[in-house]
Amino acid sequence: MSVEYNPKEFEAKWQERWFKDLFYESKDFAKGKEKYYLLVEFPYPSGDSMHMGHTRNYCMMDTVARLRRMKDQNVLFPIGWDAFGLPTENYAIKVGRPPQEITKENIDTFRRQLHSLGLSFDWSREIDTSDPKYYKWTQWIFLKLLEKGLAYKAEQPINWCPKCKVGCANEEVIDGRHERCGTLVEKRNINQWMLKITEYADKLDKDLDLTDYWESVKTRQREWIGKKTWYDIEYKIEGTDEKILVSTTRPDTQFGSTFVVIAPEHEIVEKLKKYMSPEILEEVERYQEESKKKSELDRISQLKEKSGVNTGLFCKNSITNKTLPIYIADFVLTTVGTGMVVGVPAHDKRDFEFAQKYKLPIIRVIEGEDGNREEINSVEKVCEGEGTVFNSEFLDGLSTQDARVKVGEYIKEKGIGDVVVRYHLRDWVFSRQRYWGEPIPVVHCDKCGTVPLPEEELPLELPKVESYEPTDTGESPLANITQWVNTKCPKCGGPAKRETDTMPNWAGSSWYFLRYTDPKNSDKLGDAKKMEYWLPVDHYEGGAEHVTLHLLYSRFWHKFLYDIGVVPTKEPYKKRTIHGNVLGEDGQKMSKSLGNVINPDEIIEKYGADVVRGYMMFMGPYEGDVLWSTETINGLKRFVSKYYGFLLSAWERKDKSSPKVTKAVLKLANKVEEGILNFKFNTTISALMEFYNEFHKEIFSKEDLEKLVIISAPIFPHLSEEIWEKTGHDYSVHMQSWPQIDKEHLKEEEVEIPVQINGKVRGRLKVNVDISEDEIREKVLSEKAFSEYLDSGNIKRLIYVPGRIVNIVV
RNA sequence: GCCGGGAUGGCGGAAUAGGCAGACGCGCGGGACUUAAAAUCCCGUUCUAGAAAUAGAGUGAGGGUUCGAUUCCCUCUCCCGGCACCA
Repeated sequence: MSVEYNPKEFEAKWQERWFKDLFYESKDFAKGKEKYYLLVEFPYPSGDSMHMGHTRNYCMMDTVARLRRMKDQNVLFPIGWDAFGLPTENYAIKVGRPPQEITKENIDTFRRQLHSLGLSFDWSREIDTSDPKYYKWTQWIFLKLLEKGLAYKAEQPINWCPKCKVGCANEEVIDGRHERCGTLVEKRNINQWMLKITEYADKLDKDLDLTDYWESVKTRQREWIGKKTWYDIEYKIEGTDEKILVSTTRPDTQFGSTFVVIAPEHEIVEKLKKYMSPEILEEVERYQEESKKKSELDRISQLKEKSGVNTGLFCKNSITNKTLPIYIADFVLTTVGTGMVVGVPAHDKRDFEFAQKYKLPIIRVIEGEDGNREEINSVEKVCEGEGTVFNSEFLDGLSTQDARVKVGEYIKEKGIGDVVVRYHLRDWVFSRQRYWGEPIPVVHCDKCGTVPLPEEELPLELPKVESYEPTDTGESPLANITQWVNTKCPKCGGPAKRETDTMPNWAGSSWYFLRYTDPKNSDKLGDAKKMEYWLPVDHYEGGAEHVTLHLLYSRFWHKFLYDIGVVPTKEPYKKRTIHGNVLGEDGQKMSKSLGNVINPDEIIEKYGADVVRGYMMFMGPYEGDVLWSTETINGLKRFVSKYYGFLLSAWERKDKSSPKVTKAVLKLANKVEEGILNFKFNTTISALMEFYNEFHKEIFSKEDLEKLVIISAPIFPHLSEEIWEKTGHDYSVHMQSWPQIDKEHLKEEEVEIPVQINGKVRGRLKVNVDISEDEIREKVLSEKAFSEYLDSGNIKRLIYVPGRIVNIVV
């Protein structure tokens, strides 16, 4: 019998029914079930449609959620909208419509699209970061941070477009120019709200040990935090009373130092200017202006030629007593160390390039391999590794590690420096001069200074404005709404002005996983018992682009909330994995300009949700980037149609299964279960195909067929539900339990193993799995097929790997 | 540049506590069905030589460890992502 597979007939029907029944609503405190919190990164509802990337990640994770429910876990699989942000605001400016409206439309589109894939999200917990009921608590967290001294204001450089009179995001600066108007962008210091994430640097580093993140994720977090031991050493500037505090992580190389470099924007440069000759002063100031225009990336890149200015000043290395020239160069950043570094060209590639350009001496003080003390005269020879120190007076003969300790002791003893732990991590710039974000809930009072809004006044809602363009002064559009800005000081009742900066997009996404546990609570960020029950997130699935910043920011907020007793766990996420991206058919990122974008709506319409889901899983490994292929999805369509027809026709001719068939069904269940739980989605689909290829003509029992439908349910939820109903079962297949699998039962008694002679496969033997090495030796030797290869020599060695392979060395 | 990831047939990929390289799918070639096409089904499909049996080569490049390396170690090349105001 052939059965037409027509998903249009039933997919929408089941989606509606599942939604109406709130089928996937997770119950807090479900008795007798283990909880499992599966979190996917919530989407930014931008532009016109969800991406293929969202489609793939959510389809894969939905399969996990469905399987875990069938394995009797109480699964929390929520979704929401990361709704504030720059792209929507820019679009609002362009079309002259309120971002609120645009966002609402985008969310409606995304919701419909997610729905049309049959994803089993718990829609009763949907959240939206731009909803005042949500951002009330984002603002509340900010007030708590302020109260605990973790929010402060500081001068920070921003990208400034002098033509548009607006601060711009890095994203909007292309080749140093503002993408909208093409004007060269400058650095400009403005007073910004900052969050003291550095206070948590050590905890953020150490507590990674409490998690099961993928190792690559942990490494990236650690590298970003960048805990390092620095040695700060005071050098006197010759002919003056000034001192500079240089810093290095390699004090073992001090005797190889030949110059000192200061970052051009360093405040000490202003102090030193009075000692410079007029010609040099002019050059220094020109250089300072130039480097303002460069991006940080350009400054530190080794690809670009080093530049710098000789100040004509000298200092004395207080360890070696040697006189060193002082340069100003922008490959040094104020944010690294003390912003003043010692140049050791023999043992640092960047220092080497700089020394070559300015003809500075190069002195080797660390031996290479086998005591190599050869002169360093090319970049390739620069020796950045560890070794034995020489030509270094009191450090001679020490290992570089020991030498560092010794210098540390020396500078402390002599009172000329200190050993300091520093982090690459910098404090979080929390202000945006933008409209579409959470207003920062403080007022500025002439008498009382900066005053936080009282908690009762939250949420501080974003007022409606006429224009979303920043003001002429570069302040946020909010600054133009005088009736909103002018307010009373909560402390003294006098006139005060509201803060007009808003929060960055990162704010709302730093705690959304907490809100899912209790999304409608209006008295608290979340109920303590509910958070206790659901936290931590068991598995947080997301992209590589969020593994540094977002992950750090949300861990920081979580740790802070833990410290003030709001949340029950030290860490928010137990496990973090990284998915790959969906690229276009041409291997490029999907983008409008390349015309390689595939719209999920169109393919769902054309193939149906189950085919799309199957294809999303089959395209390639979870963690790898995958290429869209219209040809391959046709293959999936072919398979799903065949598979659907097979299940229905097998039901019509059901009878007794052979033991082989029954075993195969259980083996498949086991394979699918392990595949899904270990994110091997592509081979899980292969397993279904292999099963079909081998068994679709067999006779199955009623019980075995029911199992097959149940096994298919997490992967193809619609067609499984349809078949379940068509074969006379009660709603719903998704409420059935996953088959019990006794792994002992799945073992094969006989295996076919390859026989290698000198590493080449020369044949195969069918043997009992428990065969001993002696027995197999006898078997191989008695087999004629192998004798021609064995005649020529004596058997030197026979290796038998039980159940896998025999290798004979002759 | 720094940090993270990656490279396997014509294509997407499979196989790593070191054990048959190329599962599964696409594409392609051949055949069946059809007046014909589409759809469907069957057979073949890493490369080289050979009618075939078979032989040799082969997992980005080079080296090493091992009875045995896609898997482990060293050196290198290229590609993707992140680099703090895109999210």
